[in-house]
Amino acid sequence: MTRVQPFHFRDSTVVVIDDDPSVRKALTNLFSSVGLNAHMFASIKEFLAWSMPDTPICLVLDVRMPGRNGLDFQQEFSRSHAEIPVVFITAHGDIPMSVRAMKSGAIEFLTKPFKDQDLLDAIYAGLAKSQTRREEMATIGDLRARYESLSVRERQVMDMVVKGQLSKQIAAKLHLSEITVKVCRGQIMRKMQATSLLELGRMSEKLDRIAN
Amino acid sequence: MTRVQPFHFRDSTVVVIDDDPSVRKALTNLFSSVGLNAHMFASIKEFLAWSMPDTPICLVLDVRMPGRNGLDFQQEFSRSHAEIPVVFITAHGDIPMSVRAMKSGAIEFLTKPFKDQDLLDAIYAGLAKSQTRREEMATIGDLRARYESLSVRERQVMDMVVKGQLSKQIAAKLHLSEITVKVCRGQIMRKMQATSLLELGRMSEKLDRIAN
DNA sequence: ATTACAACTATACCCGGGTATAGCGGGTTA
DNA sequence: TAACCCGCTATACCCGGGTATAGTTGTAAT
Repeated sequence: MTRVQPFHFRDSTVVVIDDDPSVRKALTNLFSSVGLNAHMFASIKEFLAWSMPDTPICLVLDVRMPGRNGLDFQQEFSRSHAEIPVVFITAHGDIPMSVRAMKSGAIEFLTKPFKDQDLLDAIYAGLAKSQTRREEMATIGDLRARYESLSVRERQVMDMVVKGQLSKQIAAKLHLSEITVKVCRGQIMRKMQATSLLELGRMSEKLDRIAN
Repeated sequence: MTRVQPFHFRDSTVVVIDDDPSVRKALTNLFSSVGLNAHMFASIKEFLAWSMPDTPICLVLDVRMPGRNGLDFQQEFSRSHAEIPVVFITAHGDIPMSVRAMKSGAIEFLTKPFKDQDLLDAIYAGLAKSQTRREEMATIGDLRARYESLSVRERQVMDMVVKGQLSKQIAAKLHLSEITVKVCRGQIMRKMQATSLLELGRMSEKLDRIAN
């Protein structure tokens, strides 16, 4: 197991939400010592009032926090916003808690006291995941934008095309002439910026996979 | 959250590996009461000597076992054999243990004493996953067999075709005439039982996804 | 009412995929 | 040696995707 070095995470952000000031202080020191950009919050409320930067990001959450449960927060948050990798830290955790956290996609679940390096490793993994996710989201965003630039008719035709239907068949089902469908297909290829049917197929798959 | 009913799992197998006879007895009763097919083993060794039936299957493992650690066993086993869903149960577990188990893909990690229904829910989830996996493996197996029925040349060409290359380009790179490539492509479509280029593309993606 | 635009259509044409037929050369088997 | 299979090739042909040009509708904006 090779350890990811912090160098790759220049433009990343670590967010800590913990009500214990001493923890925040200690983590501030730890992160600055390895050159990680970090932001500290004492409560979820504070964090929500903050506008996240447009970088890879990883959350470090205390499970037990004033007002709100860290686990509940993670689940709500990952539904409303883009899923952000979470590393849990806690002094008073139990097994069901950790299992629930891991089930809902947490990167790691550490009990205090933990080794600094364990936390860093988890954060590096989280940031890497966030980065990958951001890249995927960017390409999917492009694709979706292109797909939405299609007219209703074009979308209909595209959906049938990627199912392998021939222009003739599509024309029959939509009560159009074959030539109309062909023109439409050309328009689709242009708008989607696809150079071949295969590429269009892959685009459609990507769009479906996330929409699901 | 709706509970999956055991009816769907007529042709399934639950495997319990636990060195405590009283646990095995209790679980035997539980499973028979809900109509689940179950096999009990006192050790990993015993289990390995057994030939698994060709059905969906879910393992119930005690983490701490004589001789071998349940976690290590899970990781080794999932590498060597097809991944089989695992539900851990333990009396003396800790958080790092549970986190490690969940990270390596366990369905659930329960601490004794647990509610019968919780175990059953986890098992149903595991069996469902196993079933899905079996179906996927079956179709991939077909695909792979077809792919392996291709000649070396045909595989070369197919790999280039699904990358979107034209017959002309393929011919140039392989120092063949265009017509040869076309004939080859036809042969590929027949052997792979693909009716369109799109279908061939999807097949290739499926093959790649598992091979990775 | 005129203009403008969008969707649809027809004709004609080009290009690439795919097949059928047939021929060629090399290696294997009887 | 003869028969045979296999991979490669050539010719000719068919079909479907894709474009260009041009013309038809209907509809919405001025």
